[in-house]
Amino acid sequence: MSHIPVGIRQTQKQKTRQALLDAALELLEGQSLSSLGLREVTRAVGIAPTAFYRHFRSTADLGVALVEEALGSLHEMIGTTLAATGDSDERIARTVDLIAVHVRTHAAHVRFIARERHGGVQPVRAAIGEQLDRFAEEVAVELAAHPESKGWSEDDMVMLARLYVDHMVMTASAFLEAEPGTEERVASLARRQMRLVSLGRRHWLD
Amino acid sequence: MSHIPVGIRQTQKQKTRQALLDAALELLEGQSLSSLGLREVTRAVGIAPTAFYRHFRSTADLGVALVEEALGSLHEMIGTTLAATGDSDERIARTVDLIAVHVRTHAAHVRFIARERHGGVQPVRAAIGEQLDRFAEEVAVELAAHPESKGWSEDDMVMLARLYVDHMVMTASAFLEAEPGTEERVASLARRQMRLVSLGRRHWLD
DNA sequence: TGTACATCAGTGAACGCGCGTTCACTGATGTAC
DNA sequence: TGTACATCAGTGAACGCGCGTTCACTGATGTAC
Repeated sequence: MSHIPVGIRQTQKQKTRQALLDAALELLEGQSLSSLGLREVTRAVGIAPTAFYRHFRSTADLGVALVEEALGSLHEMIGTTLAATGDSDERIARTVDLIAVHVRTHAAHVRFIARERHGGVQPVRAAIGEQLDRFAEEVAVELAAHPESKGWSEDDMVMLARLYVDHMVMTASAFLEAEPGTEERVASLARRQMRLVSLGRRHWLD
Repeated sequence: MSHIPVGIRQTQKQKTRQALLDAALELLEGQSLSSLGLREVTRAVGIAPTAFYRHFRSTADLGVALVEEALGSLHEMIGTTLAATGDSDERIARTVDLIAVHVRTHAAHVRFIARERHGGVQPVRAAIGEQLDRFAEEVAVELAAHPESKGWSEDDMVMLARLYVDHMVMTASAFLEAEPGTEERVASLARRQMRLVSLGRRHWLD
C-alpha cells in the first residue's frame, strides 16, 4: 500500500499475504467471515497453519484487510461513474452498466462487502461502514459540482449521496443474486429507481 | 402456525422449540448463522445436544424458522405504516417513527434479517428474499390504492414498492447501528430521503 | 375407570475430527565490517 | 569480496477443547379396548 517491498524476503512475504487474502476471498463465497477458519485458509494456500500469524492476528484482522482491497476497487468504479457525461437518462444507463460490469469482474469482492456489511464481525462491519461513509462524502462533493445542485445545503447533498451509494450497493447485490439471463430485469429496475430519485432531486427545492 | 397443540406432549414440544429459537436469536446478536453451533444453542436452553434434532434438522433449518418469525412481526408493522393518514410529510414522519419503535422492540429480529439477508447460508437467504418480495408485492398493492398512483403501470408500482421496502430495511439497520443519542440524526436522514422519493413519485408521469 | 401397549421428547455415553494456539526449530536472506 | 552474526518467514509436533452425529435408552403421555 505505502511502499514497494525491496528485498527477496519482503517480496515473498507479500506474495504469501496476497495468497492468503485470495484464498480467504474464495472461501468466503460460500460462508461468512465469522465461520471462516484460519486452518482452512492456510490449507488452501498450502502453508502451515502457524504461518498465518506472520501476516494476520486473526481471521477478523484478515477481514479488515479484505475490506481495504474490496473497496479500493469500488472506489475506482465510482470515480468513473460520476465522470460520465450526457443527459440524465444516459448517465443513469451508463452507471447501471458500470455496476453490472463491476459485479461481473469483482463478484467475490462485492459479495464479501454485501455479506459482511451487517455481518457478525464487528471490526469488519466498522471498516465497511467507514469506507461507505467516505464514499458518500466523495459522491456528495461530486454531486455538488453539478449545476442541478445550486441552492442545496451540504447536509441535503450528503443525504442524496447516501441514497445513491446505498442504492448502488443494493443494485450490485441484486446483480449478484440474479439468475443467469435475468440481469436485464435487474438493470431495468435499477434504472427506473434511479430515474425516480433524479426526478425527486430536480424538484427538491420547488 | 396452522393449529394449536392439543396435548401436554405437543405443548411442551412447542415450548422447547420456542426456547431454541429464542436462545439462537440471542446468540446471533454477536455472530452469523453460519458460525452458530447446535451445541451452543442447546446449552443455552439447558437441554441435551441430541434433543435439537427433535425440532430442527440443522442450524440452517432453525434459521429458516427464524425468518418466518422475524418477518411475521415486520409484516404487521408494514400494515400499520400504510394505513397511516394525513399529508405526505406526516405519513413519512409516522413511518420513520414506526420503524424506530420496531427496531427498539424487535432489535434481535431486525439484526438477524439484516445480517442473514446476504449471509452465508443459502436457504436462509432464499427465505428472506422470498419474504421481502412478498412484502414488496403487498406494498405495491397498497400504493396502487392511493390517488397519486393513477396512471401508473403495475411494473412501476412494484419498482417504487421495492425502493420503499429496501429503504425501510436500510433505515432499520441504520437505527440498529446508531450510537445512543444519534437516533434523531438517522430519523432525519431517513425522512428527507423518503421525501425526495415521494417528490420523484409525484413527478413520475410528467 | 382400568389396563396394556404404542409413541416419542429428551437423555447420556461415545465416536472421530478439525479447530486455534504454543513452542522450539530451520534455513534462507539481510547486514556490518 | 568474504566472513560472522542477526533476522525472521515458514515448519511441524503437540496440546486441550468443543464440535456434529450415532445409538440404545427412559419414562411420561397418548390411545385402544
